[in-house]
Order: sequence, then structure tokens, then C-alpha cells
Amino acid sequence: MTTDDLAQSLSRELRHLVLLLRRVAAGQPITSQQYAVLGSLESGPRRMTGLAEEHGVQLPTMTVQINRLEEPGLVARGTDPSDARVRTVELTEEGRARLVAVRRARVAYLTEQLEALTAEERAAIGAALPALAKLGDV
Amino acid sequence: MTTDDLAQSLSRELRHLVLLLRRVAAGQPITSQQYAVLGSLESGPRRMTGLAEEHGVQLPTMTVQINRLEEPGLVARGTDPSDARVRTVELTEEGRARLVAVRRARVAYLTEQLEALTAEERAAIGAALPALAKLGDV
DNA sequence: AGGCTAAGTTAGACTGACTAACTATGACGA
DNA sequence: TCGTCATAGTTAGTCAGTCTAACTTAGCCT
Repeated sequence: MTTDDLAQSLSRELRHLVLLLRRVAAGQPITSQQYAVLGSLESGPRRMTGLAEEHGVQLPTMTVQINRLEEPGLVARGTDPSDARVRTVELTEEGRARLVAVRRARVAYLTEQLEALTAEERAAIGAALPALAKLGDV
Repeated sequence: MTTDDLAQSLSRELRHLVLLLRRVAAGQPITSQQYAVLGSLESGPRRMTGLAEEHGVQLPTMTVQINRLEEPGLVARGTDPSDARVRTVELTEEGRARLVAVRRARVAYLTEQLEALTAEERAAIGAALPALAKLGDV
């Protein structure tokens, strides 16, 4: 298979995976974007700019996201004592609990889907993950 | 690796792939959703209901999408002579040209990304695609 | 001090998605 | 054949997510 053929197949499957992700997110108490943001806060407070860059969105977009997470008390804004321009964002206890619960549900759903495959197919996916992780890391 | 571990890794990588897809779509003259709809029309006219089901969206969502594709003349609505309730949708010449052009750009982008990997990594992705394709086909 | 740069927020617009309510047509039994 | 119910689609209203442009505030540097 040429790289070009592979790119065509991958292009097709990426759309498929998007639909899968949509089903993973269905019925969750937060959207997949909110989940992703909470995940970025798991290891400690972050600044707005860092979050926006990591998620590949503009700052105003992240402002909106954090506003929506702050309103129900899942995250809290703080300040950086060394630079008054910087706003920090961190998980609240409730936000951490929500993150864990949603992650559990996501993983459970994916586990269920993976169980439907053969052991060989699961192994193939596992073997491809490192390569997929590198993909697009320009 | 247990299936549960695999699910966790996959959950992480899916988010990564979403960001990749976003970059693939950046700068294209149509959105990725519009591209996907045009792709569904490549093999011939379709009815609204069929398109909505294939894309996993509600009918009103597809109405809006088709409206936006019809306005610049990329698709055309028709009727089904055997059932007056049914609206058909088909590609115009311009729509087909647009589809081909966007596909070319997408594949070129992915090819470029894949070239940055080793042959082994590309092979691993290729080997996993059939399994990924099955994933979520409930 | 003055002026440039950086960090965030606000405002306005657009896409994409949903549900609810509506129109128009088809199907089927009394 | 007529009434009722189901099907196909559109319209209207709402919300999340994203963008750009414009603004505010704070730091930095000469």
C-alpha cells in the first residue's frame, strides 16, 4: 500500500471515528470539549493561554469554555502573583469528581466496543496508537 | 495490555485525532461536514432521510446543510416521481469539482503527515484501519 | 514617561446540532 | 371513499463551539 492509498483510507476512517466519538459523548453531563478542558487541568492549575494553545483554539474560545465550566463550579479562576495579567484556572473538587466520572463512562463505552473485536484486531489497534499519536505532531 | 487499558489509550488518542482532523479542514473552501455530505452524493442522488441517517444527524440538521450547499450551487434538489413527499439531492457539476478538489487537498495533507512517520509506523496504522472501521459498528 | 507587547475579556457572527411544531403526502381499514 | 395515522421534509427557536475585531489592563524597555 502506498502512503497515498493509506492517506485515503485514513481520511475515510477519521470520519468514522468522529461519529464514534459523538456517540461516546452522547448522554454525558458535559460536552466532549468540556471534558477535554477538565482533563488538561488534572495535573494542576493552568493559564488561559496555555489551555488555548493545547486545545488548538483561540483565546476567546477558551474564555467562553472556562466561563461555562466556572458557572456550575467545576473550575475556579485564580491569579498569578508574579504577573497580574495572567488568570489561572484550576479544578474544583466537584470538577475533579465530574472528570473522573465522565472518564469512567467513556472508557467503559470504548471497552464495550473493543470487546466486540477479536484479540487480533485489538492488538492491531494497540500497535497503531503510538504511530497515531505521532501523526500531526508537526 | 488489557482491553480496559487499550480503551484508555484509545480515548486519549481519539482526542488527538480530532485535533488533527481540525487542521486537515483548516483553510478548505467548505467545512468538513459539507465535505462529508458531498461525499455521500458522489454515487448518485439521495433522499434527505437517507443522508441524515448515514451522517447520524436529525433531519432538520440535514435540511440546513443541504440549504447551505444548494445556495452556492454545489447540490440541487429534485423530487421522486413515485412519492411526492420525497426530496432528492444530487451533486451539480460544480459540486463534484469541489468535492474532488477538497479530497485532493485532504489526502495531500495526510500523505505529508504520514511521510513523516517510519515505514513501520505507517504499516501499523494500515493494519489497524480495518479494526478501527469495525469499531462502533454496533 | 511613552510606547510597544502580552494576557484576557467582550461583542458579534457563523456553523452545526437539537427538539417542537407545522405542512403535505401516502397508506390502510371501516 | 373517507377518516385516521404514519412518513418526509421544512421552519422556528435554542444552544455549544468557534472565529475575528476591538477593548482593557498590565508588563517591559528605552
